[in-house]
Amino acid sequence: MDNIVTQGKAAQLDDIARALGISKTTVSRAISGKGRVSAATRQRVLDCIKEMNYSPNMIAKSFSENKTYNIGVVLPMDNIETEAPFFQTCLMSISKCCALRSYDTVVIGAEKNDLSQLRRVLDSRKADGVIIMRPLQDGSMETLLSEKKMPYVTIGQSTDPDAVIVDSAHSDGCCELTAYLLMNNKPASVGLVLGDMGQTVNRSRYEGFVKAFENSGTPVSAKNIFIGVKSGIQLRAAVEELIRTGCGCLLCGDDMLCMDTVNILAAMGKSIPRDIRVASFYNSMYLDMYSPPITALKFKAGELGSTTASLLLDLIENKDIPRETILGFEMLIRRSTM
Amino acid sequence: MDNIVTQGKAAQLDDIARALGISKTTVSRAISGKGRVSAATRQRVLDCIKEMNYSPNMIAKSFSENKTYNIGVVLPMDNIETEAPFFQTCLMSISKCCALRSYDTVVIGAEKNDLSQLRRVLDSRKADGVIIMRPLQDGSMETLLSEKKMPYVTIGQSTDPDAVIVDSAHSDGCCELTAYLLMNNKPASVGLVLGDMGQTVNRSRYEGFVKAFENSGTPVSAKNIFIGVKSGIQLRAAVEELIRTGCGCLLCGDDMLCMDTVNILAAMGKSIPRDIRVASFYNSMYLDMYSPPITALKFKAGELGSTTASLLLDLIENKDIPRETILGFEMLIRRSTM
DNA sequence: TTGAAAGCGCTAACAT
DNA sequence: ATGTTAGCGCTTTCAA
Repeated sequence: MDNIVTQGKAAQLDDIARALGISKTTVSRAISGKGRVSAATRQRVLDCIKEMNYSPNMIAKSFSENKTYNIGVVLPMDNIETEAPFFQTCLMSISKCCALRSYDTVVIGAEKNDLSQLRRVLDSRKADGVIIMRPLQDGSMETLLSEKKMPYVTIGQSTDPDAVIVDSAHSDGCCELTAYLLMNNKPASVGLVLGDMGQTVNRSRYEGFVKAFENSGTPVSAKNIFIGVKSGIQLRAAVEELIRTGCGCLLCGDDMLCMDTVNILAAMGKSIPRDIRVASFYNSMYLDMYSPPITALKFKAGELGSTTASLLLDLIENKDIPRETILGFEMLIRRSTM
Repeated sequence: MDNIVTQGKAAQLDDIARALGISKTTVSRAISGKGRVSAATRQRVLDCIKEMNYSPNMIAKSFSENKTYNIGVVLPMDNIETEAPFFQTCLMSISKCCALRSYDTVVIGAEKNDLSQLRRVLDSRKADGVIIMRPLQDGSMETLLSEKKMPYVTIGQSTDPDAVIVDSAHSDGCCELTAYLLMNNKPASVGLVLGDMGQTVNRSRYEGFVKAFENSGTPVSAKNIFIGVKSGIQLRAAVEELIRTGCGCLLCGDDMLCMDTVNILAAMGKSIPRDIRVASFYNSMYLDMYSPPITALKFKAGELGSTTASLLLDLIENKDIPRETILGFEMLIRRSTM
């Protein structure tokens, strides 16, 4: 079957049709399974495709169907360091999931409020749908996407009430982790340090923390909670104040804060877990590698990615999908709280 | 200019032509700058495009030119944790650089030896060129790309002697860092721990280490060098042996080994830098956050990405490019070696 | 300097 | 069940 036609350049639909003495249409139908084709013809086509090593020209297909078979993924470019492993794992499972359904994944970088890459992709119509890995707080990405009628799914909460979202159970997770800490410590000694409260994750975590106290029937004391804390001087002040007022167990809002906290405690001559216990939320492996390893809540980056991707593809293909999907978490209890 | 034609759906070449009473061809030429068009016409077209908010349908353009305006980036999916920040920074600057030249960046995941995603992209012809972020040792990616005549550039050394590569000066960097260590320590007390010698980076670093000794006129002792070391028991044995034979300054092959080493030293009751000095190669910010911060060699992920991307685009556009580009490094001297 | 028309490789409506 | 044909929106000969 390696005839003169197929030599040199890639076979195309026409070549298959000619080799089999049938029409392009039939071949197309046999491949897509859309129209009716006799089983025999279908098999002949499939065999021929294999022999001639045919693979469709996706650009032509795209053009004809007015579909790109690409999805865009908006990747935040700030805060890269701590969150990179999370985002990358997520990205990889998105691309894997898309590949399985014959879609490709194009990267859309987003620095701060710079949406130019997103605009470019929308203007050039090079994606059939978009995943927002961390929506901006002003909802500007969603607005842009809605205007262009581009299907999208966000990872994490969105300001757009109609957005399809996939998120981790931040509040429940934090509640459960806090409950564990309350069981093993004097409730009045359990403290919390959180970053920017503009971010929904932090508000959810706060909520979970408070709820765990409520559930346990002990009052939560304002003096044990520091919110809006940035790493550095602010954090040091917070940690010192907490220690001064008898904090014996500290929950940190993210692994960045946690690493700094650990250093601050070391500088103060405090030993973990002997003098103070520490727990955190998990983005990376670095909490594992500390000595002692740090108790943490781990969210499932891979699952988050594949779930989001398949929802978006379903949305693109007009299937019915849930507006909100909440995924679970794992609690990793380690020596820092024992 | 917001006439009946442009309402609802995106303007296309035809609309511009009709609005201006000229032909599609002329409009196309005015945009691309390829044929000759009078300056006046050209300006009219450009103005009209702005007013009508026209942006070309890239799929149609692709189809017609038989070009995708995509480049593929092969992203390793193993060893993700430590290298993620590096790869992600690199990926972001690739995508930024490509966007500036109207190309998009598609992700090609590569787990271990699984090249299926790469094959998919090649078969469907959805990229005009490929960047390999870390070539496999068997050169299989390069083979595949060469067979399909797909232009590519590798980050790091390739087994293919014809490959266009961009790399960091690992050997020189290691040599310089070692030289610094030799100046501030008894040469006989400077040790090295390296990972898998199958990886070219590690061979280059080894080379640089030895060269620094040669340059300083002191012999390098085999007992101070441990190669092919995996984290865990092997590393512990190596570190213990080094300490036993009087090592006072230890250079670690990557930040993973370094973090483990730091923990092992802590468990042995050794204090850094009082009892032993430690330096490493840099992939992440975690070495900065240690107390004490660790002296390290930092490679320029962003620059590596943008350089590679613009080389690949030049290659695609048939410009002449150097076969090998070596980028520099930064030495970050911190308290761990003071 | 400009225009008319062919063609890129598929899909799908319509005809048989 | 299969074939014919028109189009998708650009670029690019070729002609004027």
